[in-house]
Amino acid sequence: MPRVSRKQADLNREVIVEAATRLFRERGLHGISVVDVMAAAGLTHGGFYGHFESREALAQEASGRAFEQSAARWKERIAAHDDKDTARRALIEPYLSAASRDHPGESCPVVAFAGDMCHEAAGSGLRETFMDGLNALFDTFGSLIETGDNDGDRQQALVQYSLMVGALTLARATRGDALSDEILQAARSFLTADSSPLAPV
Amino acid sequence: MPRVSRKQADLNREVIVEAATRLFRERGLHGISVVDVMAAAGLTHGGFYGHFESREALAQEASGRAFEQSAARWKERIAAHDDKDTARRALIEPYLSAASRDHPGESCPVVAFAGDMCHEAAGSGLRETFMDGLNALFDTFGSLIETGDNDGDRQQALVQYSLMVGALTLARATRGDALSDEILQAARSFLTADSSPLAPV
DNA sequence: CTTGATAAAGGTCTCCCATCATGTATTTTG
DNA sequence: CAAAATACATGATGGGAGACCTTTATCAAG
Repeated sequence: MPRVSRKQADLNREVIVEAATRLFRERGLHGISVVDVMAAAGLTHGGFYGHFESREALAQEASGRAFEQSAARWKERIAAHDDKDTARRALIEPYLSAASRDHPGESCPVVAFAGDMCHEAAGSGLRETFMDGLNALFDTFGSLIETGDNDGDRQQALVQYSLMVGALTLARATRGDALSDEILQAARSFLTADSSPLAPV
Repeated sequence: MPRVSRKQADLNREVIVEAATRLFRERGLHGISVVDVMAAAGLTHGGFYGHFESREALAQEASGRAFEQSAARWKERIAAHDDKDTARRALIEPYLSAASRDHPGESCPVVAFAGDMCHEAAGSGLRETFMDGLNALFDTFGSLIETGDNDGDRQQALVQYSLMVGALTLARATRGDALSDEILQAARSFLTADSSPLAPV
């Protein structure tokens, strides 16, 4: 059976990365094995090390891919609106939706990986990938907040994004309980309410 | 060497739980082994199953303990202030400090376990322990927000707590980078600024 | 003080995982 | 079309973790 055309081999590699991108977000960076990924890609574990240096190398590529996909989706959505504040809401609404909570495999990699990053070694390549991806998403989000006060805008972006991450994380952790929906609802209506700009307590 | 007095055995059990309470928060619910816990308690793995039904039973007891400790600390701090808003700030300041970020072993169990809870099975005892602990902490925090508008207070509590969790999670994930301090600072000054009540965007 | 009870040590068993080695059929190349 | 290369499958290896068991030295009851 083995030995497949070069084109098919490249496609297989792509399928593996795509499966990993989803699985790592669903079950965490330590929640899946090489066998799991290969099986999800419709292959056996044998050919894995022909495609990737190590499990960690795949994790890095897959998480990088997840960040790229998220950034691309955000930029699409932003481009679809000419008003920045409308665009900001157009990002927040789906981000804090039940669908987003229930499908971590296709959702924000920051939320998916933040918990694991806390236990990741300092010099780890995974950490670098995470930092790069987070900064990119963060800059994209921050570009939507412009009140003239640069320092204030920066703080606004940090606060709003932290709230989005915290709310989605808690909503996932409490999934199945009424509290989960309540958290999403509260954060959503807070972040998309009309009385701009966001005032402190 | 083996066989220790009943009193000493009880004390040993206590030391094990205490070590586990710290270690699970530091390295996550799947980041440590029974050997690690026992070693941290100054024992070998042999006696473990004399004290606990299973590794999971210890995880449940240890995480429950972490929630109890946090709730107790919060209540102490609240009792030290007669003004609710002052008390609220007295909780937030240390929660969003560099010390809290750098010592997860003695810090908020919600942040420590939320990531793992996302992958935990629905009926798991760990999930129940988490939900109970979260609700307790949440009620305690919510009792500090009273503007007369009950629904608004509830939303305020949900939003503020989600922000605290998100900011601390992101600060830990980005530890070592300047962004980490920036996030803590932004969330802290947002939540403790003077113009109450918290207005939406 | 003797003797049964027992806490902890240390080891074994089994399972799972990352990685590596070999086989094999198909593609690719000349 | 023949020979070389190789992508994948199957299976092996080694390490780590949890469950459990036996031994041993000490405590505690009589």
